[in-house]
Amino acid sequence: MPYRQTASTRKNAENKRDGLLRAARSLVASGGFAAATVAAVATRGQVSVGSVYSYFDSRDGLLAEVFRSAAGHEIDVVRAAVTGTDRPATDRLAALIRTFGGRALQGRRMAWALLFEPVNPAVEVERLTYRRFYTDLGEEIIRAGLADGDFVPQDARLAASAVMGAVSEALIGWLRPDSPEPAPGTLDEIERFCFRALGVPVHDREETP
Amino acid sequence: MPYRQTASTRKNAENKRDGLLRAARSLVASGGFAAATVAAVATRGQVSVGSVYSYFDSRDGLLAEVFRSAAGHEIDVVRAAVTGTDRPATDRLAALIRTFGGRALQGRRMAWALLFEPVNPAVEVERLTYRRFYTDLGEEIIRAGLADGDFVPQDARLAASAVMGAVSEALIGWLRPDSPEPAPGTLDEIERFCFRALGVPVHDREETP
Amino acid sequence: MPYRQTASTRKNAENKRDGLLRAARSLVASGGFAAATVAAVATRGQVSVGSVYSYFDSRDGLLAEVFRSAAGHEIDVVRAAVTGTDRPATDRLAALIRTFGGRALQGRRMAWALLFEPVNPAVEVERLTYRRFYTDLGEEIIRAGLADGDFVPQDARLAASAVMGAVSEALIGWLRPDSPEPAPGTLDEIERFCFRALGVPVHDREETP
Amino acid sequence: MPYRQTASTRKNAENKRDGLLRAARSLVASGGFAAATVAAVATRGQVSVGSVYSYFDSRDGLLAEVFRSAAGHEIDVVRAAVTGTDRPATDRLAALIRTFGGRALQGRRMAWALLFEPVNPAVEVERLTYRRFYTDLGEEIIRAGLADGDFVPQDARLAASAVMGAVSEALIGWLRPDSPEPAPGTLDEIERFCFRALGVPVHDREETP
DNA sequence: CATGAATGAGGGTTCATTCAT
DNA sequence: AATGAATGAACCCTCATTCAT
Repeated sequence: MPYRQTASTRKNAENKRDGLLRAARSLVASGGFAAATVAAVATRGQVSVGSVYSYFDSRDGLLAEVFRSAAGHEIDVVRAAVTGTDRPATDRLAALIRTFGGRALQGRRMAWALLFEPVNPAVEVERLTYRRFYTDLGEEIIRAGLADGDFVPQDARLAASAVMGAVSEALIGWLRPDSPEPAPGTLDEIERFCFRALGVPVHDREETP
Repeated sequence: MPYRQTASTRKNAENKRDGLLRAARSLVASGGFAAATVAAVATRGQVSVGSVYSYFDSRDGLLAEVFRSAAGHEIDVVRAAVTGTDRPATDRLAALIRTFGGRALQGRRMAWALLFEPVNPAVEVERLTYRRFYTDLGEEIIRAGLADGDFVPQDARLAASAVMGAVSEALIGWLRPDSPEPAPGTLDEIERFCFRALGVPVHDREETP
Repeated sequence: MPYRQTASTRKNAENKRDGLLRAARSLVASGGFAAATVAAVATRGQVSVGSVYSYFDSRDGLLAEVFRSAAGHEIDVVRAAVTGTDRPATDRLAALIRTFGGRALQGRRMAWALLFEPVNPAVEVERLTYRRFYTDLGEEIIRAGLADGDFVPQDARLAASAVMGAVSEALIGWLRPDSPEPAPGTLDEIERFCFRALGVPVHDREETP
Repeated sequence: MPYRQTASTRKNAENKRDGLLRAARSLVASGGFAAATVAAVATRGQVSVGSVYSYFDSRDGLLAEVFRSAAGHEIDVVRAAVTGTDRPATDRLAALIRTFGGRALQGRRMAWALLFEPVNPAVEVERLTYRRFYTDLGEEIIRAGLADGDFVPQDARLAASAVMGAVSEALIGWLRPDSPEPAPGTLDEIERFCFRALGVPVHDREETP
C-alpha cells in the first residue's frame, strides 16, 4: 500500500508549516524580525533547523511570508472596517484610524516591525504593498470626502500619508521594551486631530487634560 | 613641557575621536547605522580598527555617541529656529515643522536612522531623548498656543507627537534606496495639514491638485 | 499461495530496485554522481526517500551499484565487440578503441563519471575493476598481437593503459557543460594514433588538416 | 607613532597568506580539493577560521588560487624544460612528456586534482587554461616536428591531447590511496609509446617484460 | 513494507572584539 | 598609544539518514 498524500498528511504538513509561521510570527511580535533567526523559529516551533527548510525556501522567504500573513490580516481587518463606498467619508476615515490604531495598540511590536523594521529586499517589497494599501485607502476615502465637501481642499495622498504617520507615531513611535501603554482615549484624541487636519469641525472634548 | 605635551596629546586624541565620529556619522548618513561597521568606520576615519576601541568602549557605544552627536545637531538647529517664547506659537510651530521637515528632506537616510532604524539598546535610549525633545518642544509650543487661543483645545503632548509623525511619515516613511524626492511644496502642504489639525484657520492653497 | 505471493513480492521488489537504479543511472548520465542525491533518485524513481533505504544500505552503496551496473553494461558491449581470440589483434584493438570511444562520445558525462568523477571509496573500488577490465582486455589483445608480430615489442599493459588514456582524454578530457562535440573523424584519428603507437603501419589520411 | 605598513608586516602578511596557501595546497596534495575545507585549511595553517577570510575572499577564491599557484608552478617547470624553438621537436616533446610525467609521478594526487577533480566554476576556468597550456604546447611542438618531417602527418592538436592522455592515464589514472608507485622505466616506456604514435622510429628496448 | 517528515552534523561566511607588537 | 591580524560565536543552508505511522 503505497504512501498517499492523504487529507490528514496534508493537513499535518500545513499544520507544521503554520506552526512554524506562528512561531516566527510570535518571535516577530515580541522581538521584531531580527529575533526570528532560523534557529529560534525552529526551537519555538519545536522542530529542527533542517525542518524549517522543508517548509520554506529560505529565511528570507519565511520572513516574507510572515510579513505577508501578518500584514494581510491587518489589511483584511481594516478593509472590512472601512468597506462601503456609500458610507460617509468621515465615517470610513474614522474606521480606518480607529481600526489601524486599535490594532497597532495591541501588538505594537508587530505593528512596528510591519511598518518600520528593515529586514531584507523581499520583505521591503511586501512592505511597499502594505504601506501603499493604507495610503491608497486613505487617499480614496479622503478624495471621496473632498468630493462631498466633507473635507477642505488638500492633497489627498499626502493627507493620507500624514494621517497614517500621525496615528503610528502617536501609538508606536515610542515603542520600547518597557514603554507604557498609551493612555485610554488616545485613539479618540488622534481621531480628532486627524479630522481637524482634514477640515472637519470637531466638537470639543469633555475633559481637557 | 609635560603640560604642553599633555595638552597636545589630548587635543590630538580628541581630534582622532572626532574624526571617528565624523567618519561614522557620514557612514550612517549614507547607509544607516547598519553600514557603520567598525571596520568601515576605521577605514573612513583613517585609523586602525583597534584604535576605534581606544576611543570608544564598543561599537554600541560609538553608535550611541554618533546618534547623540547627530541628534544633538538636529536639536540645536531646530531649537534655534523655534527659540523665543515671546514669538507667536504659530510662528514657532511653523518653524519647528519646516526646520525638522526641511532637514529631513536633505539627509533623509540620516533622518530615518535617527527616527526609526533599530540599532541597539544604548541607541534606543538616546533615541528616546531625541524623540522626547521634539515632542517636548512641540508640546511646549502647542501649550503656549493653547493658552493664547491660537489652537483649539486638545491634548498638547499627543498633538505634538502626531505632528512629528505626520511630517516624518510624509517625508521619509517611504524611504527606499531609489525612492524619489518628495515633490516641492510637500512641506507647505504638511504645514497646512498640521495647522488645520491644531485648529488654525488655513488660507486656501493657490492650486488644488 | 504463500509461495506465489513471495514470488510476486520479490518480483515487485526487484522492479522497484531496478527502477531506482535506472533513476540514479539517468541522473548520473546527465549530471554525474553529484547529481544523484538520494532525494533526486527517489523523486525520479517515483518512490519515497525512505524506500531507497529499503533497497540500498546507503547512498554510497546505491551509487556503487549504479556504477557496477553502468560499467557492467559498458563492459558487456566492449567485450562483445572484441570477442574472438581467433580474430587478428589489430581487428580486436580497433574494435576496442572504436567501441569504447564511440560509447564515450554518446554519453560523455556518464563516461566521465565512470572514469573520473570522485564519489566515495566504495565506488573507487568499483572503478578499479572497471578500469582494470579495459586494461586487462587491451593488454591481452596487445600481447596476442605481439605474439603474432602485429605490434612492435613493448610493455603490453602500459600500452593498454596509454591507449585508454589517449582515447578518453581526446574525447572527454575537456568535458564541460558547454563543451562542443568532438569533430567527426576524431575517432578515426585516435585509432590511427594508437596503431602507430603500437607499431602498426598506418595508411595516410586522405586529408591533412 | 602611527602604524606603518612596514616591510616586515607586509612580509609577515604574505607569509601568513602563503602559509594558508601552503596549508591548502598540502591538503589538496593529500586529499584533493574536497579535503580543503575552510576549517581544515585554518587548522593546518594554525589560524582561526575567520583568519582565512582575511586573506581570501572565499573558499572558492582560495581554491582557485591554490590551483593557479600549483598549476602555474607545473607550467613553469614544463615550459622551462621544453623551451627553445631551435631544438629538435623530438627533443622538446621528450622533455614535455618526461617533465609532465615525472612531476605527476611525484605528487600524483595533486596532478589528479589539477587535471580531473571537479571543484567549482572558478577552478574550472583555471583548469581550462591549465589543460590548454599542455595541449597548446604539445600542438606547437608537434606542428614544428611535422614541418621538419620528424613526425608523420596527423592532426597535431588531437595528437597533443592524446599524448597528454596517454601519459596521465598511465601515471595517475589508477590513483588510489594505496595504489603502488608505477614501476621505474614507466616514463621511458610511455615516451616510446608516444614517439611511435607520432611516427618516430624508436629503437628497441633492451628487455621485454 | 512504504512513506516522507524530521533530524543534525557539517560547511561557508561575517564581524565585533581582543591583544601581541 | 596605535596597529590590524587573529579570534570564534553566530548565522544561514544542505543533505544523508532515521523512524513513527
